[in-house]
Order: sequence, then structure tokens, then C-alpha cells
Amino acid sequence: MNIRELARRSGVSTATVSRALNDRAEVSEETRARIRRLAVELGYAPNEPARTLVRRRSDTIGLVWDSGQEAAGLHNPFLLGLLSAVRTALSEADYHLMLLTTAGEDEPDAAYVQAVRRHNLEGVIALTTPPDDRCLRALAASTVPCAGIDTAFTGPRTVRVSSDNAAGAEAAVQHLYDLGHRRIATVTGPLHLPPAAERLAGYRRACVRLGLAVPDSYVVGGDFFLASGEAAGRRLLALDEPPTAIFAAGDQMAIGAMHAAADAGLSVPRDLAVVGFDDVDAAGLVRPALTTVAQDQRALGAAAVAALRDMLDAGPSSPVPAAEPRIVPTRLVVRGSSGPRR
Amino acid sequence: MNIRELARRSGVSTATVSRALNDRAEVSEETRARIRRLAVELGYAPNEPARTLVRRRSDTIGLVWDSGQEAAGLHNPFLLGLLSAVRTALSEADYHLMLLTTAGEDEPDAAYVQAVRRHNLEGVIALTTPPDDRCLRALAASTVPCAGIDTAFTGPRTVRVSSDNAAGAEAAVQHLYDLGHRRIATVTGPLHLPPAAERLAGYRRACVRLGLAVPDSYVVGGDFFLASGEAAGRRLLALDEPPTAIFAAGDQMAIGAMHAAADAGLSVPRDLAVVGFDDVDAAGLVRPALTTVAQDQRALGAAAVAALRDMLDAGPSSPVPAAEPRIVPTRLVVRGSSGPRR
DNA sequence: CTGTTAGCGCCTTCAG
DNA sequence: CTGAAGGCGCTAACAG
Repeated sequence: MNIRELARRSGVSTATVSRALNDRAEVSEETRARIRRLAVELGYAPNEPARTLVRRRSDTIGLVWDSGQEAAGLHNPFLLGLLSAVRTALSEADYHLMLLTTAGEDEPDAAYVQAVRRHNLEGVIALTTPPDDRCLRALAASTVPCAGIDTAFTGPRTVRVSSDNAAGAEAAVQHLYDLGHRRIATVTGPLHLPPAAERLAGYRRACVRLGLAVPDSYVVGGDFFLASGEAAGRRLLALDEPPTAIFAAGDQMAIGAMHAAADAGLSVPRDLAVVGFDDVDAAGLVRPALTTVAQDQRALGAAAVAALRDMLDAGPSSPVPAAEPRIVPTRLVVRGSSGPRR
Repeated sequence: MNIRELARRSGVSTATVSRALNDRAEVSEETRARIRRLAVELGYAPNEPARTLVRRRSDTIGLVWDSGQEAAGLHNPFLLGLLSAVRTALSEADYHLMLLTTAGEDEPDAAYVQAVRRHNLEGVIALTTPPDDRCLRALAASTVPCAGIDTAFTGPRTVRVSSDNAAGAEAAVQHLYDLGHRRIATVTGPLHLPPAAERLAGYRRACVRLGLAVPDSYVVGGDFFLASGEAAGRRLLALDEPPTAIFAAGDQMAIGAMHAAADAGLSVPRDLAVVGFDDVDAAGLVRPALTTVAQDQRALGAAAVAALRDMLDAGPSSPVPAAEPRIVPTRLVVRGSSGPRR
């Protein structure tokens, strides 16, 4: 079943069939309807590679995500939600989605760029990719439109999408302040990652605004994983003037801090309030359930798609439409781990 | 940069370039090397849609996963690992990957089948899809080669890949038995889902083999979510002769059971041992950490790809290569939630 | 409003 | 071992 066969059976030329099926104006309503009906009846589906070849566009965008450390769990819990969100938004916009991969270390830097050219991809969405991916840097540096969620890249046709990490952190601190806490410490992520740095900035901003002292000892570095949160918690609770509340830049670290409190014979939230960031599955499963700053994966995915479409609609020769990152609001989810200062 | 340009610069015909780049035998080593070098130098990449059009194959396979309930969390934690595993295995086999979507309720049943035809996809891998997806049933019923991980479909060219759920459950019960437990209850998933049914079967088989009594009250139905596990735990602990150990068919339910124990003033594992299934992130984060049966996502992904390749290599007219499902072993991860009978 | 024609970039016969 | 020619299925000019 191809367009020629369909044309033969409809008694028209292939050009007319093409026009009818592509909603071109210059076809009579009657023939269009007839052709459409027949197409459905015969189960005709246009051959996309052929269309791509002649139209020089594929209606397809590429998707990249962190291939290496994903097992480690850094942004892991999001990825799936983001993936789904992106997929949904893209298919609503009638784009197809292709997964891109790099084969590994001996891959040429141009791997992604070449993949884009090979498949005629119109743009790429990158999800929580590491800042040191050579192939991705090369892609961002090219003229391929790229939208990145929680990525650090920049380039001529690149838009960054991200949660409002600073505001989220600020809201967390404000929440603790409202509960009466005045000695609020924080556990950070690796500060070379933008989200980690931004969350720390939000924490500091809130403390300044609220007039809270932030001794150096109240800012402890972590790596987003459980053990680092537990270690940080131990350290903080051993201080001469321990905090009454901890804001951790990630849920795993927050849970680690809760473990540290339990080990110190303290009760959460009575003796120590804890707030995390991300709202991963586990946040709702631990006891007490973790108060946390939730990211809106749906909105992040939709924003990335929207950013990409803006660039595509603007055309290849247009100036960079929006160098400024697109920021998506977060939402504080109050659960059992944060309570009034005792 | 297309093949014609590359041919011009190499001083040969396009035919020769094509042969050189596609590793055909009838090209002299010398010209091949020269062309290859030039191709890299000029950053030439063949146009895949054009290749697909003429070769009538795309080297691309489609990927489908549960679009609806994924937010619910049923198999959620796996999906990402499976996705990565499949992606890796497929790219190692030089296949490209396309994500497939159904637009929703008003989609024709043939949606996936048509997508496969449109893009010339050579096969489809389905991940943890619901048994009632009309589009997927239509796909499985077609001649498109399909490999499914934790899927319920069957069709002429279909292979099912799955963890050895029964053996995993059996190992969990054996582990509890070895710790001295003799009153072992279970919390099941929805039994219309194959993994849930198989885990229950494994539990029963182990109990029979070990000579353990299984009163009806020791088998409590759940839905894989936290609350159902907690409710089941409450029910079990309220029995006249409560179990000393619980095997839950999912980690969330296992954690729920731990909560129920805590609420009843019991200590895990001292008063009650708990074993889960899946080894989700949260299993390592709760306290005590959850003993659980881990699925091997990498192996599942690789098995699905291998199954698909077997069908593809066998050719379209060959008989169904393997109607029997491919089973991947599980691994018991012993953590703190299971201890000797007190 | 519709048909005819000419490719899109590539691979694959068939000749040399 | 290499080149010339034809066509994969479709769309986009250009005529009518």
C-alpha cells in the first residue's frame, strides 16, 4: 500500500492524494473526503522516510540523557517523569522521538551532531546530562536547536530549562522559619552542578532576608546520596550549637540526616526538623514522611518542548530567541518531617 | 555533504563510495581506505531516511511503555533501568531507537501497527505495559516482531521476557525459613498481573516444599502500593496466630508492612521479619533497610533485545522461534529487615 | 481544482 | 574492481 496504489484506487493522481492527506487548501472538500475515507479503509500510512527525504524535515527530535551515572541515582527519580512529560508534549505537537546514544569513550565528539544530520533531526532535548559530556558540548556548540533540562551547556541555539531551585530552597527555609526555627543548617549537593549551587544560593538568600545567622559550620557539602546526608547530619548534630532544622538539597541526603538524628537519639520532627528537595518516591515512604520541595516534571518537560518549538518556529537564521533560562516553579510538600520548634 | 559530493572529491562514483562505506567486498582496500578517510575528514554521514527508503529497512526498532499508570508507580522504578538497558543493548547492535506513543482514547487500534509501517520499524520492544492496551494487542496480533518485558500479550511473532518471579519468591521464603521462621505470610499484588500471580505461586510452592502451613488468612491481597501493604500488615498482626515473617510481592507494600509493625509496637526484624520484591531505591533508604528480591534490569533489557534479534535474524517467514518466555534470574539482597526468629 | 514532472540521497542491479 | 542507470515513496513546482 503506497500512495500510487491509493491514487489508482481513488481515481486521482498521487499529487492529489498527497495534497488531500496533507491538508493543502487546493483540494475540493469532496475529493479530500473520499481519499481520506479510502486511506483509512485501506490502512494506508505514508512512508515517513520518503517524506523526510523530499521535505527535508523529519518532524523528529532527538532525546539525550545521562548515560553514565544514571544508575547512581543523582537525578534518577526524575528522569522517567521528565521522559514521559517530554514524550507526551512532543507527541501532542506531532513530533516523533528518537533516542540518541553515544557508544562510549572512543566516540568522536561529533557523535550527536552526526546523528542529528543522519536522521534529519530538527532539534534535541537533553535531560539532566553531565556538564562534561564532550559529545553534548559539541552538539550545543553546533547550530542544532537544543533544549536542556538541568543541563549546563550553552551554545548558539540553546535554551536551558530548570526548576526554580533558588525559590524552592527559599520556600523551604521560610517554612522552617514559620515553624519557629532560627538555627537552620543546610546540606548541599556538589556545587559545580547548577541545581546544587542554586539551592544553596536560595538558602543563603532566605537566611539573609530573615536575619538568620549562617555560621560556616551550618553549610555542609554532600553528594546527593544517602551516606553524605547521614555524615552531614552527624556533623551538624555534634556542633556546640546544633541546628534545630536542616534543609538538604536532595531527598536522599535529607533521609540520611533523619537517620543521623535517630542514631543520636533525637526524634524527627520533635527534636530536629528536616526538609528535602525533589520529592522522590522514597520521600513518601520513610517515616516520618519527608517534607520536601517537589519539582514539576510535567511542566519541565512541557517547557523544554515549548522552548524547542519556539526556536524551530523562529527559523534557522533568526537570532537566539531566548538566551535566558526558562524557570519552572516548585511546590513545597509538607509532610511529617518538619514540625514546630520544640 | 552528500554521497555525490564525497564521490566527486574522492574521484570515484557514488556507487563505489556506497560500497566502500557499507563494507562490501568488491572494493579495493586502497580506495576503501581513501574514501573512509575523506568521509571522516569531511564529516560525511549518510542520510538514513534515504537509506531506509531504498533498502526498505531502517535498522530502527520502536519502544513502547505504559503511558497511563506510570505515574502511579507500579513498575515505575524499573522502567528507567530497563529503558537504559534496552537502549544500550540496542545501540551496541547498531539499531536506532524510536519512542512510540498513542495519543489516547480515540486512537484507532492500529496506531502502533501504523507507526511501525510509517517508519519502517523492524520490531518493537514493550516495557511493563498494561494487559488491556488495545493498540498493543493489535500490534502483538500483527506480524511485527515484538519482545515484551513484563507484558501479557501473545501473538504470532511475540516473545515475552520476564524475571523468574516464582523462583525469586521461593528464595525469599527459603531465606525466612533458614532464619527460623515457620509462620510466614504474604501480601500479593493484583493477581491478574502475571508477576503478581507468579510471585504468589512461588510463595506457595516454597511453603509446600518446606512443609509450612498456609492458612487462608496468611495470604492478603494488595495493589503494590504503600497503603495496601500497611493495611495487610495490620490485618496479619491482628490474627490470633500472627506470622513472624511477611513476604510482600512489592517493596512499597513491604515498607507498608514495616509501618504497620512499628504502629503495633513491634520491632523489625526482631519481632517481625519483612522481605520485599524489586529492590527499588527506597528499599535501601528506609530503616531498617529492606531485604528484597532484586530484578536484573540489565539482563532483562539484554534478553529482550536478544529475543528480538533472534526473530529478526530468523526472517519474516520462519516459524515462531521461541514461544516460551525468556526467564531472567533474580537475586536476593539481604538487608536489615530480615533477622532470625526471635 | 487537478495532473505531470522532476527530483530528495542512497543502494543495487547490470555492464564494462 | 568500478561506473552508469534506475528507482525506493513521496512532495513541490509548474502547467493546465
